[in-house]
Amino acid sequence: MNKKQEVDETGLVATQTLPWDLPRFRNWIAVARVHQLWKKVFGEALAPLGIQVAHYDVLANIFHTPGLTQQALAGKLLVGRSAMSMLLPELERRELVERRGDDTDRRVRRLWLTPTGEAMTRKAMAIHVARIEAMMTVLSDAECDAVGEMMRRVAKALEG
Amino acid sequence: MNKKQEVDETGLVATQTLPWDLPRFRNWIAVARVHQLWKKVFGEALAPLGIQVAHYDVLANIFHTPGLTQQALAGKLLVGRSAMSMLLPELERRELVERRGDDTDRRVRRLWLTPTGEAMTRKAMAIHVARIEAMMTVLSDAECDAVGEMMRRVAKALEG
DNA sequence: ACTATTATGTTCATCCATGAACAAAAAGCA
DNA sequence: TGCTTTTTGTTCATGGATGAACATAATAGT
Repeated sequence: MNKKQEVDETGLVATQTLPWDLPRFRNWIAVARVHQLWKKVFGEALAPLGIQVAHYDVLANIFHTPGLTQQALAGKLLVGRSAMSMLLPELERRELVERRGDDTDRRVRRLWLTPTGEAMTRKAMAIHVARIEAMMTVLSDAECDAVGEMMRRVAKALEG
Repeated sequence: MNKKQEVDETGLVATQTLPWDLPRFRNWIAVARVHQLWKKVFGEALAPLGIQVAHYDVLANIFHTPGLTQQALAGKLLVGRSAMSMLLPELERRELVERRGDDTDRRVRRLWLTPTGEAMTRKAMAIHVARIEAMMTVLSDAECDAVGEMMRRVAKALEG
């Protein structure tokens, strides 16, 4: 039985298509579930380094784009600016990240990795890569690329 | 240039494969990004009903499996038991959910939707389905199924 | 140049989720 | 039966993220 059937007050049978009946729904649930599982697994893999996923995301982005501003970083991470104001002092205290003002715009604070921070980031990235490779071995290269391409298409649709 | 090259203290060139060089990595990032975007979009779509995504997840699961226990629900949502202890009193206060003890095991509290809760859940599910359909229109049915199948494979790998 | 608007980052109250410690009930075991 | 272990749910201190209100700096408009 694919639909829940109910008798409404008029005596007519009302049907509603339930989410679980729809392939698109079930397929999306699979995506969501994998992402959720991944966050758990990756968080545990990162624990030995003494950093958390949120910290790693920051470090990896500064590694990738040294000198970016706090706002740009928040944008990449899809979080609010205040989240960076809360996180970065901790990373600065641990001397993983350095914040330097911009000469031509004294509002912005540009972000750089310290040598310690870069070393930490490299270690974490190695873990990251290894875990992703392990997780994705159940997909062929072509399948993996196909997923990526489709997800980029969906992301574009969501943003627009 | 695909690798960062660095000269280490021995004078040898050390290379590290960077995450962004790897297709598997970039493809996974696309998955993560879509999920993150989705959560934002869905949260906003749910706001008019006055409930949050976490509430909806609870309601939809009780709808799908009436009478399930708090622990079973936490398991499905991949959260800790305490999260349910925090969320459910609020849903009970709003008379969307009812908790009833089990006769044969007085530890457990089984969860049921009130008529109000079921009506709310149906509305929310309609929004859910509509949004997912909208998001997924950029994929053909076959593509969408393929994504779902692959993600279920990956989830299995992550769980094992 | 002067004012109004916009942009960047910080602070604060609040909300969720966590995990450890706990209480109560059930199950296992002698 | 009586004792220990396991299971279920709650409480509490903690941490991360939010968004509104704010301060400061840059830009636009006149």
